[in-house]
Amino acid sequence: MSNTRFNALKADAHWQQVWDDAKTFAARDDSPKPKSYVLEMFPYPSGRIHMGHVRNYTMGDVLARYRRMKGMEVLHPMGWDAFGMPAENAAMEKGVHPGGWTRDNIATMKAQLKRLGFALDWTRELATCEPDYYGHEQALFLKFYEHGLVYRKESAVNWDPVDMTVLANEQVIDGRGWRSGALVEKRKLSQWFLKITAFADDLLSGVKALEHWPDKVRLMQENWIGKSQGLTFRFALSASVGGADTVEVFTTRPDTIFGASFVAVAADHPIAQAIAANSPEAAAFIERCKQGGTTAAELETQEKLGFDTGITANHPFDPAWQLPVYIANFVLMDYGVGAVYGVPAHDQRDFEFARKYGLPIRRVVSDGAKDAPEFHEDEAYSGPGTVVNSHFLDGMDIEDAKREVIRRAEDGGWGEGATVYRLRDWGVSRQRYWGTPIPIIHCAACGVVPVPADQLPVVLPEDVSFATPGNPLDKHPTWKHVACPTCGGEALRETDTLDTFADSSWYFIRFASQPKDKPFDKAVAESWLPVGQYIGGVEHAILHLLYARFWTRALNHIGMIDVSEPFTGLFTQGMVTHETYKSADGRWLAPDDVRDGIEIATGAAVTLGRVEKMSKSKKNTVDPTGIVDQYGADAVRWFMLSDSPPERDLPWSEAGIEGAWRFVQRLWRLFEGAGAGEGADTALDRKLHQTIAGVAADIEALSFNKAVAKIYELANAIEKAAPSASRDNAIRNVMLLVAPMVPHLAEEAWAAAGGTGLIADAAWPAVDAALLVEDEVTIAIQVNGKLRDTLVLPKGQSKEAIEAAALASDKVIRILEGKTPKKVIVVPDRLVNLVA
RNA sequence: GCGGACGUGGCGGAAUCGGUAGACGCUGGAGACUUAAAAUCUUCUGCCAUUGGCGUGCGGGUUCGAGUCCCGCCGUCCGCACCA
Repeated sequence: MSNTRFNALKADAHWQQVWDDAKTFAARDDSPKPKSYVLEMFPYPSGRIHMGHVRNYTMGDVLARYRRMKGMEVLHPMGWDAFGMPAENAAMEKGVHPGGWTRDNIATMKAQLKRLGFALDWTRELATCEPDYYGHEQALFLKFYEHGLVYRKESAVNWDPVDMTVLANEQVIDGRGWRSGALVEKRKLSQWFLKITAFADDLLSGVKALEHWPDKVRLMQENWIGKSQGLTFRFALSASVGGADTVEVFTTRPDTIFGASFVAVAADHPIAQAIAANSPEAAAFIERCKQGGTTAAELETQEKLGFDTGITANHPFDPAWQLPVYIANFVLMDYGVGAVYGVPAHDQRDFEFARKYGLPIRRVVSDGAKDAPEFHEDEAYSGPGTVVNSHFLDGMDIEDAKREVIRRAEDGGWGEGATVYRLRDWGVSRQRYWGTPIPIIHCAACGVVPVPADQLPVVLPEDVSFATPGNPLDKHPTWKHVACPTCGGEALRETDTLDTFADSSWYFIRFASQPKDKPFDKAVAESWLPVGQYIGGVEHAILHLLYARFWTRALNHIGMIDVSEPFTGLFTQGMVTHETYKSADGRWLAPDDVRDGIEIATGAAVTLGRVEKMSKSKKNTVDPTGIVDQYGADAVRWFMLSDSPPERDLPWSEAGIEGAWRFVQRLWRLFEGAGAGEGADTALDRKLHQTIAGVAADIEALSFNKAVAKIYELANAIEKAAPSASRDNAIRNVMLLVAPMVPHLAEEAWAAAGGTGLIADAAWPAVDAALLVEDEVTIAIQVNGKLRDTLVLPKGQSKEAIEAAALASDKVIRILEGKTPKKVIVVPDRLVNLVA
């Protein structure tokens, strides 16, 4: 071979064409090989891919290619999460059609992804905005409806006044819309809900068992589901309010029932509403509660406020004991039953409330030191202890007391043990055009009528106008007018569309099996699922993953698939970050505008800001396509895998990509340097086999940065080694080791070296276990725990021999000054510690 | 406030079981090659210093031995948030 430079642009295009033509990465359903499903979260077609996509898909690609080399049939598909608001925003701002905008973006981004040489099965590409996807989703929605997992209710919803749509609770962050950032209002609308709460307990126990998920994500899911166990019971009221003689409350601390000082209901509780109907003061108070801010800072400082209704509640264990009933601003209607009883000594909010309104504060749990009923501490005590001042509960541990109170409530028929979840049912109705139409028809005579299966898909009309705010489907002249499938009379289509999280809740099943006539084939889908390794951003740790887990369970529940957890392995990768730059007058500057700390346009010095996630607002983005054109796909891929552990942030740098490019060239020179060497080099053989085993383990653990470091070490060792047959063999094996990471270079080298077929189809090199073990070891010699010398000895020496060798060391002799060590610790093949 | 993660050279990081801290890369220095530059190659690069000493956020502890284990702080980041 001659000494040439690796022409990345030429090689990239050539091998991408070869893989495409041969359909190298098309997954075969009928393959006899063990199957493996590797999936990265599919992108929203926003316009162009960004570095985050490149990092995400490179990681999955390395794993997919590695598993193919290990002899597995790998499903590694790609598609488009193509419905959503940005398309409508583009329509409104630029006057383009959401469909055209989306499909153009898909074409652009697909070309960008192809340019990176990902081992994707493009034959299974799907876009959620096409009827051949969302039509099947409509069919699934109707199946859920048939099985009672979908219901409609009039409910107060979170209305985003900017996006003019309803948001799920999960999409409201600190009282603001998750996309628009606008303050969310409450509105009453008829909405479709999916019964995710029916699976709350199952989703919770399931997540605990997902051992290949990050602990962090498991915990986030657990907290989101938020299971609490306690007691619901009814207080008898001194007067009937709105037809009710009792008020129901929920507590997780029934053990503190004798410490109760008051009862409090939420501002929108029916009792509060009934009182407000006759009391302007109460109505004014409720209005005031609603105005309270919901941001973190505001909640932190907000005063506990109450309105004394004048009504009292009877303590269940003492008919003579009357507790005042308040309307309180800190009680939430949508958690538990919207009413509580307050125990000021043992709950901080109740404590603050009691102080403000001069209510009794009575100790009923002893922390071991104090047990008098008088409570003079500065904050509530909510820790463990023994129940005191509580009649029949006295002396019990709080856990026993909880059980005792629940038992007595159930026996007395005035309460029952209860489990309450923070999780709410999933409201899926959106007043939006660019989404999956909800396949329902409303008939004045027949009511709610599902669209018959033979009329699916309900296709979105193309001719819509975005001239005025609101849902274009609602304003379309003809689309919603339809004959009732049951009675044939005039009826109206549902004009709401599904939350786009529905689209991403089952796409991984459709990837596995995509028949024309149904959402998926059960047997084929089951042959691929669950996804063994799912990779994506931590921003989807709660919503998307929870909804997909629910959707899969729902399908399981109705017998459509025998899988309940869709993703057995999950990995959340870090972000790609970049330095930020600000000009002297405070403008953000793009990396291209800056050279050597100087703004190119003005010649003025720039301020170096923090390293942050690439974002348009900070102008610190680097477009992948330009970089790929400059350095080739392999250099970009190699940089994405180098240095930073994949779960942490990766700081993009010019120096970093150049280093990666240099290594790609260095590998090429290394590959060219293979010759007709003769003889064995056992040390190099060992290094090679250790590297093969180490890189394999690292890739399996997704520790790409470690795999990269090991490959550097091996390359260093080969370059230093004298020519030998071992060296030539090592070089050939390096091609295989780097093939998942820099596949174009590997194919080029493989072909030049006369390799058989494609390296993409080659087998991962076998490891000779005998060569993993060194025959010599370096032993550390410590005196009093400090390193003083090292010795190279044959592996497996006896303790006595190692000790003797250590004591013979010149340095040791000098430090010991003739004294005999009091104690000698020998760790075979590792170290000797002489304690003087 | 609650929960969690993290803290190692100028930088990204490695150290898988408590056993040689700083692998590997980046940056930087010196040299070779070149008319010159780039590329490439060689070599050095934790800190202080003269033998030697000090070093994994800080302070303690356990141990022959601690980046790793325990206790107490400090800092950074993330999630949730009046959840009864």
